[in-house]
Amino acid sequence: MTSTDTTSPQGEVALLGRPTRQQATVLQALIDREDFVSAQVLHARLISAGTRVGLTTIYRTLTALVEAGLADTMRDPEGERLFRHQPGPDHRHYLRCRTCGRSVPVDSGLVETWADRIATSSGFTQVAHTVELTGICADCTQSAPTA
Amino acid sequence: MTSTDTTSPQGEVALLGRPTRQQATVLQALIDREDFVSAQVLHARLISAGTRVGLTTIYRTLTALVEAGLADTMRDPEGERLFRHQPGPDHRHYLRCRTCGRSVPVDSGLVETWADRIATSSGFTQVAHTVELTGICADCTQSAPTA
DNA sequence: CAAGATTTGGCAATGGTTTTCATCTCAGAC
DNA sequence: GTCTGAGATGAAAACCATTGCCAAATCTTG
Repeated sequence: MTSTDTTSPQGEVALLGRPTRQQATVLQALIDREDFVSAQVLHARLISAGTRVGLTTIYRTLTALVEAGLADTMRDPEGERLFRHQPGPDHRHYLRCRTCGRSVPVDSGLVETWADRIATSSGFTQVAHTVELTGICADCTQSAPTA
Repeated sequence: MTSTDTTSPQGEVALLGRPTRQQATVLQALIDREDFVSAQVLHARLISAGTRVGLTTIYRTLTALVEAGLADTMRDPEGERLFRHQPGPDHRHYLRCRTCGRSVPVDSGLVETWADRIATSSGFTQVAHTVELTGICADCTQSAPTA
């Protein structure tokens, strides 16, 4: 209350061994975003929102989130890493709009099956896959028909 | 006509408008590699092989090769760009060994179909996809069973 | 052989990500 | 409440792949 509100409501997340305000803030920001963001953008957002947090911590936390399975990661065409909160335990794939940047999760059951089959027929083990889909969403297609 | 021919001994490749020794060297090195390489590694290889060529030229040529459809590109987990010669016109997908780095092309017909279907059902247009498969190849699995 | 245009490649600049390390914070002990 | 040590933070520097810049080298044509 009157003291520094360390804001530790209910289920705190201890990503690096100890739950901290910064980690909770980053996770919350990622959840609110509901879409892929770069560490840089997320940092800028938090700063301009008045939250004092270092870029290093953002990177550390995001990396920990990915390792903990709480976030998905992908790379945009320029090689920048993007992160997105992942509610469930199983990994997802997304279709991302090249114009507005929005992304929607897609059903990837077929891909999973396909990947498994490839693994079997090739003799490879521990096969992991990354699928990145990009396109122009309906809205953006209408806005610029003659792209 | 040996005169009108734009200096093409045996099918020279003119990526930037004019066929040059460096461009041919880079392309040949990429073909010989038969697998994904980074620009840096390709450069190191050529240098240690006695070929004098600048890193800048490697990048320029590789980029041109990709644009010309003669090379595939992907990013390794660290975000570095990798290039691989592509004999055919249609694009391929590869399964890459995380241990030895070798990669093999895989049949991706199902993925193509899947991607198209996603595009249709989502309302997105101009959907492009990138698929990256990694695993441990049979040889490496035997070498280190308890990985 | 000279003029003009294109390519090359060393070097500096860019920019995202990681490392370093001194400082700060919190949980538990006293 | 205070002390204390392990762990977390973050500003700045280090990294490193990639790109931009531009003078020198090379090829084409007249």
